[in-house]
Amino acid sequence: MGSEMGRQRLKERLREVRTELILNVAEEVFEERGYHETTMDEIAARCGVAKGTLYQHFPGGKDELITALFERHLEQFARAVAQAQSAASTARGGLRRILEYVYLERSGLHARLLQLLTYGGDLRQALKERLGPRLEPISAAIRAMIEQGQRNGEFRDTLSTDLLLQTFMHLLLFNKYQSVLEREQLSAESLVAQVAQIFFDGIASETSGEERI
Amino acid sequence: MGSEMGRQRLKERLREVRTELILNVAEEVFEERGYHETTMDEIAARCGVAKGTLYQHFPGGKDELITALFERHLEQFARAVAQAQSAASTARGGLRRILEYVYLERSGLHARLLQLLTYGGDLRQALKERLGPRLEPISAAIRAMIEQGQRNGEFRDTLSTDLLLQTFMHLLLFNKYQSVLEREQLSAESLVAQVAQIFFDGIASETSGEERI
Amino acid sequence: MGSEMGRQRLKERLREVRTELILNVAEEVFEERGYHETTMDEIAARCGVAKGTLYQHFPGGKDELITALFERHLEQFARAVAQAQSAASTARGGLRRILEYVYLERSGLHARLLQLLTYGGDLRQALKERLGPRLEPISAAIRAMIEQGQRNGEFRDTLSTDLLLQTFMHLLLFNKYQSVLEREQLSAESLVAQVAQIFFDGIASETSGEERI
Amino acid sequence: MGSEMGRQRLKERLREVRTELILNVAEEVFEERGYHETTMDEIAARCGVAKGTLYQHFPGGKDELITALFERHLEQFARAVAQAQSAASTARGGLRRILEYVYLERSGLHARLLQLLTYGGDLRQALKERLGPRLEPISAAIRAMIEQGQRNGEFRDTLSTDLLLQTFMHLLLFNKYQSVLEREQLSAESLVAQVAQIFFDGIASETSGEERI
DNA sequence: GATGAATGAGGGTTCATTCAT
DNA sequence: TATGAATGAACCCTCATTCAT
Repeated sequence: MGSEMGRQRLKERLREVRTELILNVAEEVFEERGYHETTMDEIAARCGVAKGTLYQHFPGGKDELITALFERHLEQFARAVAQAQSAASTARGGLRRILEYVYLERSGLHARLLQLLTYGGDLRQALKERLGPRLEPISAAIRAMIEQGQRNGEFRDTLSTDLLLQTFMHLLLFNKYQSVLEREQLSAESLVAQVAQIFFDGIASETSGEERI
Repeated sequence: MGSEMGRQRLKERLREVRTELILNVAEEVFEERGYHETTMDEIAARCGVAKGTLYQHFPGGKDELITALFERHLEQFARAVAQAQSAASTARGGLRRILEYVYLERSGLHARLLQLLTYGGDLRQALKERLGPRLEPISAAIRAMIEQGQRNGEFRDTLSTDLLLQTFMHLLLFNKYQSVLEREQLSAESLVAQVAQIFFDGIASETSGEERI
Repeated sequence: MGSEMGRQRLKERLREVRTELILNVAEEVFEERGYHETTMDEIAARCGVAKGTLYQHFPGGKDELITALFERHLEQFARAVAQAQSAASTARGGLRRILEYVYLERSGLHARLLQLLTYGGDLRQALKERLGPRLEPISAAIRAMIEQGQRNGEFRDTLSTDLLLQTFMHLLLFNKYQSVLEREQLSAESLVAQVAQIFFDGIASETSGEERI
Repeated sequence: MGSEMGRQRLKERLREVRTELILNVAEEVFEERGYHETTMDEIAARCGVAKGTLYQHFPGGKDELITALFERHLEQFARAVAQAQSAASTARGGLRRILEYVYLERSGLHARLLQLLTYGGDLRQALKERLGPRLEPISAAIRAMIEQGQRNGEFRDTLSTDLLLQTFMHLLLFNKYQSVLEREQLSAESLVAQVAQIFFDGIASETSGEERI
């Protein structure tokens, strides 16, 4: 019967909504407390569901939860990188778009999560190994953009490409810039502009002269 | 009698050595595993001592251990900053010295620990509160150097001082640059030179043109 | 639906039963071993549950367990005192009813627990502070009965009311009288009668003469 | 040589003094904290000696320490009982002397220790078994005094001798009477007199009438 | 004999995960 | 499928006791 089908669909939809809810709440809590200080109890309580439900939606438990969060972010990030790559005509423009995406669109949670991955904090080794490979294609794409910039004369080719990549990636997770925002009442737009300027042009005033390597 | 005194001194010395050993091993383990994944059992085992011994040397337990490590590093770092400040004639020179100190003298452990503090990972809130104040005078000193550079025209004064401070601090804990070192076989000296160049002069080639804020 | 409700009720009931079981077993063990010699492991084992279960029912752990036991006893005791007070026409009758309640109705466990509180043994200071106030209204009620007895000429008013109160309280926790019961094959009724006589009339035979204060 | 002997004697004497010191301090601490809350560390610290020294004087450790304390008290107590027995012409007089000894000569520590033994608090079973037999001859002596009193008509012979013994023993460890002393500013002499009166003559006023068994 | 650092068994507690309802 | 009570491994820490100096 149609209503049978409908009920089926409704149920499915409900389940998806709940999955999403759990994910969102979990992100919030992980963000607030970090991986270890977050308990499944708290996530469940804040979701308003029983603890067992978390395992119904994420049988792998805590690890699967955080993995799913990482993947959600990495996916979006990958899309943003791909868009930046295809939309921008210069390497500088492309990288800047990525910066803007992270600083303007993504909440601090994003940074906090990437951070866990990049710095490791004290995430389980197993987790790092599982998640690391997901980040690789993305950093490869960014690396390609930087390389291109170096080849076409936009960026100094005396600088190590890997070093540039690392530096750029770090810019993406400056969640502490939040504190700058708060203290200085800098708009997010202004923040990203300044960060971009530091990265692309350095902090030295134009008249300040030549660099010594 | 002298031998009595000597005996006494020997014992004291032995204890200090043991304390140092524990501290070093703990640093190693915290570095490898992070705060939460580190167990007192493992530290004890790697030291070759009983668990109780750790508590004899550090009655406050795990928290006191990591606090002691932080303080050890912060102290050294504070000294390095003070020296850089007094020895350098320009702001740029001073900051560069600090970079050199961290990249050349200090092992990656240093970075990892500062990281825990700066990023927080999921360090206990209590710990952050205890350690944060110790970092403050140091970042105040660095901030002063940056400000001076902005006042005397070395650095652009259109950039937020707080932002510059944050960025600089982050450069100090790029422990991932290690991977760059490994992959590219860059010497540490070359690494710090390039990092300095990026920070001071940006990545754009000289001919690449003007920046847009 | 009803079955749903029924299911719910059943679970709740089951939980209550379990809580009660834990409480009873804990009382048994505390009684046997005293506070410090009692381990959560043993309580759990005797209950046939895992250690974690104890903490589900009594999140405060050992302290909450013993506190709950005390409160359970104090509550019953308070009720008995109130009843004795309202039912008896004389002070002597009231006090005697209290004695009877403790000796006839309450097991030795009761005494043992009150003992812990009164004597302190080596109960944690914190516990004493938490439980002491609960005992106060009860002893105040008993004190009032004694005072009344002194005012209306039932009891000598040359004796310190506080002293009488203390003495009476001690009579209540003579758990060692158990050994008397066993050795002499005294019935509990006879025991309480004799204790009452000693307290009210002393051990001297009637002819034995005058007291010297 | 004489001086050799003298030195020897001196050393022995010193040792005895130290043993005594340890015992006294231990008594103080056990009294303050109870058995389990007392640590060897605290005893050593208060004595101003190293922890190892305690084990030199009392190889059996904590248990031997408390055992020694009990024995010291029991010995004195036994002597007091023997004296009372031989000096008094009546059972009542003898028992009263014992009461006086405990209330006037002995500090509260005495009571506290006896208490541990009588009530058990949560003393290790092993300890109870070791110490119990030491108390037996003493209670046998007191029992004999009571029995004699019953035989010669001083005390009612309708009361269980064992019960009287237990009651009397309990009177001896009313350390809570301390609180009565403090609150009522009763002199110790007055206290013992009142306790004796309660025990021997009961609390009922003379006119109050007959007892019901 | 005195010392006090080292020991390690043992205890209380937490929390991710399971599973019967 | 949702529930939440039960589980138990793992962890941090304490403290009586030992032993090399």
